Amino acid sequence: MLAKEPCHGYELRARLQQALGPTADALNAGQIYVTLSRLEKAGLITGERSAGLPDRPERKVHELTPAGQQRVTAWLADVGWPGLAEFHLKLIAAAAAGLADPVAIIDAQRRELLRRLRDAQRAAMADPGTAAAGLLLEGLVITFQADLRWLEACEQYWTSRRD
Amino acid sequence: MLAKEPCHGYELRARLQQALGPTADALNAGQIYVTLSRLEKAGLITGERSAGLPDRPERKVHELTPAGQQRVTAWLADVGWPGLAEFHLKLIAAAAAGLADPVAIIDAQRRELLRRLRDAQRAAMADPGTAAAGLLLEGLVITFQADLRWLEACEQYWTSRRD
DNA sequence: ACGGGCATGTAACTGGTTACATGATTCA
DNA sequence: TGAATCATGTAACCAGTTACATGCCCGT
Repeated sequence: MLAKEPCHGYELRARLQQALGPTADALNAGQIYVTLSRLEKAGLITGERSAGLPDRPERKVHELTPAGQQRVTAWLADVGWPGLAEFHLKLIAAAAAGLADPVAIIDAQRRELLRRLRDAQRAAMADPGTAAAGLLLEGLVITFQADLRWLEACEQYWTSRRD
Repeated sequence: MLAKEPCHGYELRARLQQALGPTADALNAGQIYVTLSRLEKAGLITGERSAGLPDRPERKVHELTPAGQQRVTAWLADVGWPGLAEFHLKLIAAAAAGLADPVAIIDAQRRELLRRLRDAQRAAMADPGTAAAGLLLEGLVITFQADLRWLEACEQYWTSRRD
């Protein structure tokens, strides 16, 4: 989310909660700062005490380094299925930062999920092995189908709001 | 899986692969021993060099301690939704160890998922807030529904094989 | 006798999570 | 002035994952 603009941890937290809505219950405040410091140690972001104003308390402005920007674009392009919440954040971040077209991301993800769906179906056919494993494969198929249906909803949403 | 009978790591690995079928690709051999040693350190299992036979190479027979058995029954009774794979293992372990009725576990899990589904639907209604968060809630609803449909398949499977 | 793979293990990294500590602002 | 809460941070734990080390067995 720093790709949009440099900011401090608290603002990130607010934007996360806004994006996740009531789903964000489990979000621990400390986690943000843990993550920020680890990103800084990894050289993906920089952090500087907010320059100038001596009135505001300790605030650190974080900014992406070039390596960090690379990481972000790699993340946006990655079609590994990260689950609903993270994918949702990905779309929001892409749109906010103007780095990629959410609809394009959705399309790429759909192609990937269709591929995995076919693989799972083929495996279910090919493997007449233990029935128990087949049951699990059936579950995989069902959840892939559900994910794909949700992607349709996402596409509709993001299509409608690009002018 | 040790609840069924004490055994060594390799046998556990084989049983895991059997249970997961082609889904088990990503299973690293070392992981089993890492986990076993951590369980032992936590006092949930004991490990003893296979007694008697000096011919067989280094094999450690692992066995549940009372604390470990408690943990297993708590795990079986826990209705937190752990995802397809782990739930599937739970059913297999319960059946193999004869500690619980898989169908009963499925019923309990269904009640829990129905509860969460209702919660998500209610939250979607109640929160006219940001549309983005609503989209995520819709995704939650869809995947809960998919999980429930898979539970039906599980119930059919496990009902058919209890005599 | 030796190469491959069976079986077990260890050290180290990673990332999520909790619990707690600190100081500053705001408002009754 | 004191309580609430804003804003940031730290230490520690835990679990998953990788990469590697070891030694035994079996077939050729």
